[in-house]
Amino acid sequence: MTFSALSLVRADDSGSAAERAYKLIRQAILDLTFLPGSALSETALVEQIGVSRTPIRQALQRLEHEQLVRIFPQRGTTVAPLDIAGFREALFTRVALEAAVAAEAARRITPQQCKELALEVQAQERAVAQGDDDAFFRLNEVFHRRLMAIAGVPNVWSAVDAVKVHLDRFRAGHLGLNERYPLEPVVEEHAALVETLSRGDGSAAAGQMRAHIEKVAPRAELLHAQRPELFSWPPGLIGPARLRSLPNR
Amino acid sequence: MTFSALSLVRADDSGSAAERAYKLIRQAILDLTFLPGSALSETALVEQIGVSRTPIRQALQRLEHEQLVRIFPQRGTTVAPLDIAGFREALFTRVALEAAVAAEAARRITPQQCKELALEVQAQERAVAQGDDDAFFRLNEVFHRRLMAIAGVPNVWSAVDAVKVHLDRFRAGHLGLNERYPLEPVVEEHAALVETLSRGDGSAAAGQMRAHIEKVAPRAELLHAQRPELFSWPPGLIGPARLRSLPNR
DNA sequence: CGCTTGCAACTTGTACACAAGTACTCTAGG
DNA sequence: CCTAGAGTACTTGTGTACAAGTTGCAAGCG
Repeated sequence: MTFSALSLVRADDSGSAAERAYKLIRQAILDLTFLPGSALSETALVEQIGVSRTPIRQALQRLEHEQLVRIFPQRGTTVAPLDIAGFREALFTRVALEAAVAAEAARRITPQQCKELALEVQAQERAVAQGDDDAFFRLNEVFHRRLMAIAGVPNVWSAVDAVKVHLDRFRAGHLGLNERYPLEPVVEEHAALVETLSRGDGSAAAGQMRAHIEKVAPRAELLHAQRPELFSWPPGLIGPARLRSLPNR
Repeated sequence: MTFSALSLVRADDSGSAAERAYKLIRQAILDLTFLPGSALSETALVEQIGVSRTPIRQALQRLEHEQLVRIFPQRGTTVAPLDIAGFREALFTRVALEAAVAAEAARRITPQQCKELALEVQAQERAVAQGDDDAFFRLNEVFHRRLMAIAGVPNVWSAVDAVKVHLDRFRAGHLGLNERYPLEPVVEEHAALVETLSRGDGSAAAGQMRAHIEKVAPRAELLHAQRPELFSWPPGLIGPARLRSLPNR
């Protein structure tokens, strides 16, 4: 084929070829264009993305580092299956970091910053009211990053981001499968958190943040019950063996 | 030159060429063979390590991802200077994660695991008594990883490991500069922590872990006072500019 | 019919040549 | 003497050929 679902995603030619390839492959894995457990051929990606093997390989190695793909030397590369244990550990990590951030933010926050946070929450309300989920997810990320900036540790976000993908994979799996995840309570929790922060109550803020983030916990078992095939290697494949004839399940 | 300080480190030919290059360059940065702020030439590394540019570039990109080097396209690559803000954020991250691990470990630990931890602490005592600092640091790492396994989140270590390097850089800087860092209190704190864990007191264990890890905080200011040149770009270099004539300071 | 063995077709790993872009230097002109 | 400009020597980014290794199949043998 001359073009694929990949090239339809976006003709984004910003940044280096390696960066483009990374974003495209990553997005394709998250939205299940590339199914967990399926084989990724470098030469096929070369044709689909339209760059040579060098940037493709750079992208795959970044993705392996964040455990989205597994590379078996001289054998092949596969999309990592969904993993409940990995989900649990990613959740633990994010909860620990963001709870600590909330506690520190409560100690440092200024009245001016409180007002700004309240405005952000209002923007979230509007996005949810309009049903613009993508906009909300962007605002949600901005909100959590802002708290880290207030706490004086803005780069802690990179640590959260490194594990967040293993939570988002389960959100992506929900899309189009069952009912929409209700976002109104999320915004309410944000509003309550801002109120707690304005009182400077660090331990309460940490507790609220913990509960807020842990609400996604049931996702893992839910998706595992609905789509168990995403959680294991394809039938006939034992561990890393037999990578050759795995087109896309 | 035909061989360099790099090749003297170790003639380790295990793993792929890229893996070797990564470990060698990383070690050279940590032990200040490559000084912060100095330029890293890919072609020079090719000669020093004895592999081609491809694995060298893979290694440099991994190192850039963990913020040990900075790559300026079409300009050059430098060793990242030491950074007090980065140290603070790495410390915040590690404290948050390990305190949460300690709390969870206190809830889950079994008497059998308590005994095993006590044995590990005894091994640490012996290493310190013999003045074998390297052995102690290895045992220290094993100890902290064991706590994560007990807490049921063994892979959280990888998140800690990602930031730990920015704490270790300050330890490396101490070597050979001033008096030895006293390790006896560290072992005592481990022993006290095991005792608290055996009582199942989660919040106390978290507090002890927090204080235990935060003891390294003064390192940053100490080293900054002693070796300020490691914390900034070399004189005449403003930001990324002028990467050409920077042999090794 | 079952097993072994060799080949063929794939995989990723490495080396190298070239492209694109930046910084320093030397020279010519004011 | 100072300044502007072109050239040269470097840098990293990319494409591509080849090397090393694994898998699956099929042919040949017992």
